Amino acid sequence: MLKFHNTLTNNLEEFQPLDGNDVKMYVCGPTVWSFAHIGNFRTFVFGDVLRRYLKYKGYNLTHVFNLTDVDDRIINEAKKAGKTIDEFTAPFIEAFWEDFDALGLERPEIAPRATQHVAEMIQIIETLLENGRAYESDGSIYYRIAAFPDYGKLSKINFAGNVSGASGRVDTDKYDKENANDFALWKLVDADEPTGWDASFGRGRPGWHIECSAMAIKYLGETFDLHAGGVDLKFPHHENEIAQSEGATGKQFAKVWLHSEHLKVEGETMSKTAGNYFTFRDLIEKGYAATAIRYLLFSVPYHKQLNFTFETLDGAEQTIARLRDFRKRLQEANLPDGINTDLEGKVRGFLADFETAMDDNLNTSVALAALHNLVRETNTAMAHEVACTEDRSLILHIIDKFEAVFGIFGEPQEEILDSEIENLIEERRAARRNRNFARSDEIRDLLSEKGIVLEDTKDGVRWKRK
RNA sequence: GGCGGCGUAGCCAAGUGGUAAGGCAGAGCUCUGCAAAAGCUUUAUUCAUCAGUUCGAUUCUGAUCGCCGCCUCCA
Repeated sequence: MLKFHNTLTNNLEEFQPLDGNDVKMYVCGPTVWSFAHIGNFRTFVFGDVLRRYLKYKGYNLTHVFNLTDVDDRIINEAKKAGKTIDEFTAPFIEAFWEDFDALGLERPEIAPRATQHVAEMIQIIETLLENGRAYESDGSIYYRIAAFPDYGKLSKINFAGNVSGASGRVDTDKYDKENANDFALWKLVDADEPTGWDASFGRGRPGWHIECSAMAIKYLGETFDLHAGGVDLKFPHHENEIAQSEGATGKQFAKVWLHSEHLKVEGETMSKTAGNYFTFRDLIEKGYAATAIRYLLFSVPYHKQLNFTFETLDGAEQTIARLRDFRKRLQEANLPDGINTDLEGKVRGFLADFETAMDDNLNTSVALAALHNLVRETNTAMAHEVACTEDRSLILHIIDKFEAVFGIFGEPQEEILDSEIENLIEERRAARRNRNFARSDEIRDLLSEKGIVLEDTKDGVRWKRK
């Protein structure tokens, strides 16, 4: 039975969708002002593993994943570049989806953009103005936290002992607010400012938090099952989403909140000044495989901090290469007909281990251990020549089940060698048969230069690309 | 200043009141003409430090040291 640690209740809870077999889920996406970094992608990979496991469990999923394509930073950067915000964000949106696909992330059912849902945001703000949970000040609209007693229920924040501005991220806006904690729903813009929308309460642009409320309610309804995002969003972003949504609808917003912990790099916070800031693209340029990056990002349970190191990434490269090679060898192996029930039992046990681990708040570390145990047991059985054809079918089927969630093997590639290389392999085979090892080694070196690695096995020569 | 999390082998880490998963690296072996690759085996008397509770603690409690995060727009 699937259980999640719900940030809202701070409990491990059995997951029970609101509506039968349908699961409605919202994951906060990126602000598209730059290329997404590996920390961002840790959260998005978590969202993907969550998504895939819900589908694995047989749920019918509606997954909404937003793109924030308007905020102060985007407006300022666009202005500097002499572009509209759409012109400015377009290449980053394109790059984001490229990275997203490369990491094997499944596209969500709905990926709305903030700028295309301003009308829905305006509606919510109007409702909040009507019911007294919002007010106007100097042309901007603010949320009146004093009118929402539940404020703080997600983050459990204790305002009494807090030092305002202790984070060094004080709101730079100089608007008058009734209360320091009130936040902007709508910001007044100057008449000559190109980025702005007309509303009954004046021309302006939306605050950050309102977009997620508007898009979640539009596509998932006033109450839905799951809401996920990075821990840093817990406060204020998610807290404010709750205030806005519940303040407008009078109904519980998301039932379960999941927060993914941050990625550290070499034990430190990732920052540009520290020189340990990496985008996904940076790592690809360094020659790392997207599947290895994916593997590393979910190898630690989402709710624990993960320390990224290049030593570990090198390890992940090795690991996925080994896994992929394992599947290929298993497919190609010469096995006796029949079934080894001993192996069968072990292998079914590993599948059960996988599900138990994933059911336990998505313990991906333990789930991966089940996969590795399956690989080792199968290899041992093959080495002892006690693995049979029916075992193979079962094991490949189980790997497919793991893969539906992990997404690290990739499609089996049927690569074709060009005739020149094929001829060389054949010539080397002949040379070895004639014990002409000098020529044999020469060809091996030649092929190696061409990126082809040969393996001489009992069942003949295997090759693969470096 | 308020609040929370973490510290497990060279690296990444799981985990539990009853004696330490898994991956990478390392070592040994098998295979091989030799390699490479692959595979197998192996690798922490010990879980930051110091006290305490307990028959028993890495796991609970307290203190200390170190790291990370949130405290108004960062995943």
